[in-house]
Amino acid sequence: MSISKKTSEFAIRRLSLYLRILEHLGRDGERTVSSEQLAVRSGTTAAQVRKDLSLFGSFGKRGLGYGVAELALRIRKILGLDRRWRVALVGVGRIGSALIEYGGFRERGYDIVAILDVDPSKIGERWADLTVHDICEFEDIVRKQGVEIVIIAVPAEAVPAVMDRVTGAGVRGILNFAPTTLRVPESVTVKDVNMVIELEALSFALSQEAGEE
Amino acid sequence: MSISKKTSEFAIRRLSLYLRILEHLGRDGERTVSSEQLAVRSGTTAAQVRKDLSLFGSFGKRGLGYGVAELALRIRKILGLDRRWRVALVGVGRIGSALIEYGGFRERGYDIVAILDVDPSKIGERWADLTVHDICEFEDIVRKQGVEIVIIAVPAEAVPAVMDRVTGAGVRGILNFAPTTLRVPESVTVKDVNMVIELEALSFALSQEAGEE
DNA sequence: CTAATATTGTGAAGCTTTTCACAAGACAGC
DNA sequence: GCTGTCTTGTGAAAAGCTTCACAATATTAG
Repeated sequence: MSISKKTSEFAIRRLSLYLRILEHLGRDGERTVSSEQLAVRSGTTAAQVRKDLSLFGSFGKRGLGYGVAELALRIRKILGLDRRWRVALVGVGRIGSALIEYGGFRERGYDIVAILDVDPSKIGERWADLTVHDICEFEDIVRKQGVEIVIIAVPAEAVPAVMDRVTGAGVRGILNFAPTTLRVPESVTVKDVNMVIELEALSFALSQEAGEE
Repeated sequence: MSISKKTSEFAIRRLSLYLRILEHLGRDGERTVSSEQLAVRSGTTAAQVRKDLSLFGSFGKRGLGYGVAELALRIRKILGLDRRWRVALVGVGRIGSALIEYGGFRERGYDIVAILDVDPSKIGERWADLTVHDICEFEDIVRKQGVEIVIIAVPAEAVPAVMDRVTGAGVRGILNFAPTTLRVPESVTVKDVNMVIELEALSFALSQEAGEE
């Protein structure tokens, strides 16, 4: 019955891409856009764009295309961006602190409401308008602040300990920057951001080219 | 004739994951590992692991499993990690500077040999043992330093200008942190690291769960 | 009102990736 | 050696994703 039965992860990722393109077109004053234009800008095909969108309904007008503002609104709703999300960040190292200072989260609907670390020397530090809390306070903070998503930005060796707390506290969504595959209960959704994998896929591709003529 | 005809991007990414697991097992003193163990640790299935590895040859012993050290070596070779790669980083903002200070690149075979920016106020700054160069010197630096991979960590609006230089200089591999789909000639390989897409896929998943019972 | 043009929405075909299932081989114990 | 157990490598089946192709429909021009 659920739409997710028919919906692939691939389609969702493309939707996120289309949304960014639509926002850009909107700022440029465009009123409508065709599947072909979206395809060129997102590096896919017009048929793919139409298929992706049709998974969730008919948003276009035949002969005309899609309304930029309307489609952006629809995609935002599909992706759950018609509300704000409360996020806690664990690990105030190099990546963690770069993420705190990166303003893009708030802009896209994600509010970092708490930051935590294990390292005693970091606890109490201030970053932007937040203070680093001891990971021991995690469950408390999740409950009081209504945290829904946790960003994990700790080194690989710290992952198991952090994960116990995170899944124990009932958080359902994790964005993982640690270079480790997290093992979590089925009720928890994890998305990985892993630049090592991307780099290695890149050097594979470059090596291949070099090897063949 | 080329192996890449049979090889999917998916398999390659998993290979990178297996490699990290093998390195970990190696440090723990394990000598052999079965496809089943690799599967559990990487969140896939034993059949998948075997299929992935068999794309490149027969590395295991029936009844015994795979030699940890040997398999790691083979995968490193497949991924082009049996050599070092020379990398230039463009954009010394929040993400860029976090990447420079992150030691993990060197450790995995990627040497950042130059850093560049457009912003005049940043040029001349020192980061670790490198000095920020003017993007105008890009072609020069690529030639003299033998740069093979470029990491793009500039804001979306700076992307077009930077891309012209990068593709013009004959670089064949790009790791893109900018939240934009790059349009490049066929001869250039791009891998994107995009945390906004991951976050939005996450909030989609969380919204779905909430909506159905 | 009719014709020409543009572009969506979608079933069906085609392609890719994953899973299944089992023969082939490797070792340990007897 | 022979038997039992374990685990790989791999065709074939199943599942999933993308592309094709075209009817449906909206608009504009005459």
